[in-house]
Amino acid sequence: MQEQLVGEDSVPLYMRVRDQLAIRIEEGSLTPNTRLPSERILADEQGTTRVTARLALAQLEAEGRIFRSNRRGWFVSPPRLIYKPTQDYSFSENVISQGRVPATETLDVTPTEINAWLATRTGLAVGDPIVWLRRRRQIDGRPVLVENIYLNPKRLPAIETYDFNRSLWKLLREQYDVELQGKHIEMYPTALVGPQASALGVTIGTAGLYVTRCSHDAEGGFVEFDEEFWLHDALSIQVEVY
Amino acid sequence: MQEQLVGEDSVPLYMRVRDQLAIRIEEGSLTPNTRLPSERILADEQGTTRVTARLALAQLEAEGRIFRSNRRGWFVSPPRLIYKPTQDYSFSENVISQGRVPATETLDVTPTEINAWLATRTGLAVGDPIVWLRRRRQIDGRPVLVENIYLNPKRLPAIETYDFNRSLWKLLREQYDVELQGKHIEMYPTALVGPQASALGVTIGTAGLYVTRCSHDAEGGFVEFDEEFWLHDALSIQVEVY
DNA sequence: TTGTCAAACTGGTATATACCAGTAAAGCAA
DNA sequence: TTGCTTTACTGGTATATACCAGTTTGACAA
Repeated sequence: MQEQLVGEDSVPLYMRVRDQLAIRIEEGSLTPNTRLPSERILADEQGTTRVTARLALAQLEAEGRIFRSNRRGWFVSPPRLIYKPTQDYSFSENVISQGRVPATETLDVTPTEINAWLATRTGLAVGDPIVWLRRRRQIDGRPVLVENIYLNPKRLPAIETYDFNRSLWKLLREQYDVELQGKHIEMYPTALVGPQASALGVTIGTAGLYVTRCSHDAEGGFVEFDEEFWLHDALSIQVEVY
Repeated sequence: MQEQLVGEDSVPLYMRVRDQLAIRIEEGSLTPNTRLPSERILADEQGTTRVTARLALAQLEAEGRIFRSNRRGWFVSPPRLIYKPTQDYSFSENVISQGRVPATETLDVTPTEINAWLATRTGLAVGDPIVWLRRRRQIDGRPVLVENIYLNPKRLPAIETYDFNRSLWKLLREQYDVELQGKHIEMYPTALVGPQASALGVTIGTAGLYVTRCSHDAEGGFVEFDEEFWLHDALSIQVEVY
């Protein structure tokens, strides 16, 4: 039987700091993409230390309410993009339809060969030619995903000569008369590391969502395999089944 | 121009500790559900402090490779359960088919009323009766999700009198002749907080995946609305589209 | 006005330490 | 053997501090 800490002290300090900030975000005094006070200032305001302030910030980050920009500060997360992987073929159109501004950058285009990992996913044989496309996509100027796209050059001759900063889906339809049909989608939460983290300009270990999509054309031939690394707070996935 | 730290020191210490552990997991000297050395021991082994050891552990946790059990220690994550929300109707059958052992606990059954939030999701009116069912589900003895299920008592009379520790899907089919048809699924990564975190026995703020599923019967009538809170490392979602 | 550079500021990483709150094991008593 | 209590151990929370590595800003020079 102890005279234990009660009331406000039954909740850890870092959670109370979290709550303070969460209220400011909900009230609207901190709006999307606004910078939060710096960690040192937060710690002073709350009469605590940076370590504890960082715990509170990490908590809000895990909830998807704030994000950090490397050595620039913490910012309020904008609303999640609604993403319907079974329906949406165009990232740009989807972003625009939700009143946001999309941007796409092609990071790299490399003709290469199918490895064992791709072979099991695409149905092609190890050593078959494949075109590896790497893109970064933004919403309202914030990079939210990087993707590795593997295109079947047998089905899409000279694909590497096109401009990939526009809609890939339109390119396939208009230049190759491909209508994507079957899709196998897989996704799970994980941490962003290595080239993905640096391409998105986030700290190694930032929470992300990993999505792969394997598409076939109407005849069932393999067209493209897509591997997407999203910031975990940037999207909400919706699937309709009938 | 500085004589800068090179080689191993260009990688942060906590990442090197992470790598050490990751190797031990990949090699198989640390197998799923094995306890890792305690934070203090890890710190000693690596010649560093608990704070840094915890950074390394948090990194692996974010990647979904290890998980923690409150004040018991850190453990190697078992493989993710493959979950096909568009096809799977039975959690238990799905778990068994992947060679694992499922368990379901009913936490609570409460007849209540539709609130504004549920009204927009179910299509029912505020104040309509609804049965609120709360369950926890395990894989191989580890709680991996809690769910709030809202059942339509108009479509499912006396539903609250049944045993919910078995398959809900079978119950609906056998007792009410309901074949679930249309589904609207929504999901996004977030942190587990409040009752969800405590029901799963995890620290507040643990990464999770939030999934909602609204099901209708063949005639389009609302049957049930399901809200699931998963541990982020426990599942991989697969969707097939044709 | 423009460009450059230094200073101030930001988060990132790290050490050292302390006490609290649950868990689990050891030891002891019935 | 059984049940209880003590003890050791675990992660959880917190303070105080320091230096590093990029970003941003402001002063100053051209």
